[in-house]
Amino acid sequence: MGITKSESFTTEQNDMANLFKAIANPARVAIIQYLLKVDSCICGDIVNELPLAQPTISQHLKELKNANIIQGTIEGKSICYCLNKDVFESIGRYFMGMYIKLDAKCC
Amino acid sequence: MGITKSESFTTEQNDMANLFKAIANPARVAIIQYLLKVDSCICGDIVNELPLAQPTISQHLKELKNANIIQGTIEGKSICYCLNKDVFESIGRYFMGMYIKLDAKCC
DNA sequence: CTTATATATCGTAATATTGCAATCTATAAA
DNA sequence: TTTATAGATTGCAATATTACGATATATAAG
Repeated sequence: MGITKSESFTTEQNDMANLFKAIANPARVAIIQYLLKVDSCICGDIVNELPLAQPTISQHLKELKNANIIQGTIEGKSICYCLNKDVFESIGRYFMGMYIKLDAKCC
Repeated sequence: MGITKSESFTTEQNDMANLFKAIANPARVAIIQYLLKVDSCICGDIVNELPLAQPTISQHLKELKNANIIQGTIEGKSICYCLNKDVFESIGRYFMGMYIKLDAKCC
């Protein structure tokens, strides 16, 4: 993104931003939706499903894994990927908490 | 972000990605947190609160407004900003829905 | 050991994001 | 009308993201 002044913000604020950054891409949204549908699959399945090359998918999976959104388990010569249930609960609660805290009326 | 192949994905997938993109920045997370704390404020308050210049804050507010995350109301010569309660409920429900749909066990 | 299969990594070109100085616009006050 | 105040817009430099070909790594099969 260019010169983001990360050092000017708290660790929590940067962590939140990085977590959302992992979801803020249509290819990664598509991967998440696909994993939600099939429960688990190998990298090659996603390469066949999405219109992106294998190295691109692999890179997206890496970013999702770094953000702890998915996890991968080695199974023979392929890797089985699936969504990490806990993260979705955390994010969901975070937003529902904000919703509850907010007043209905505004300026 | 570079050559994102937006046209290869559905409108829904692109919309989701764009919504998260609006939150995927520490300055915008900080603005949201500040608005959550003070309920509503004018642009100048945020400029005083965060270590960023006025044009930068103004641009971030614009992006949050485009994503429908905040709304601004003209009040005399200043503009009163506040969070849009509905969006947070939508996002919250989206993630809680995924959480509920997911199996506890994984690969 | 050799070959095939599955995925990760490297290097790089194209493009998007971020931040800010300078400037413009609009409203309020004098 | 002039001046001050609050924000938005413009233009640009610095940096981050995205995609992919080429290549590397690792495991399974033969």
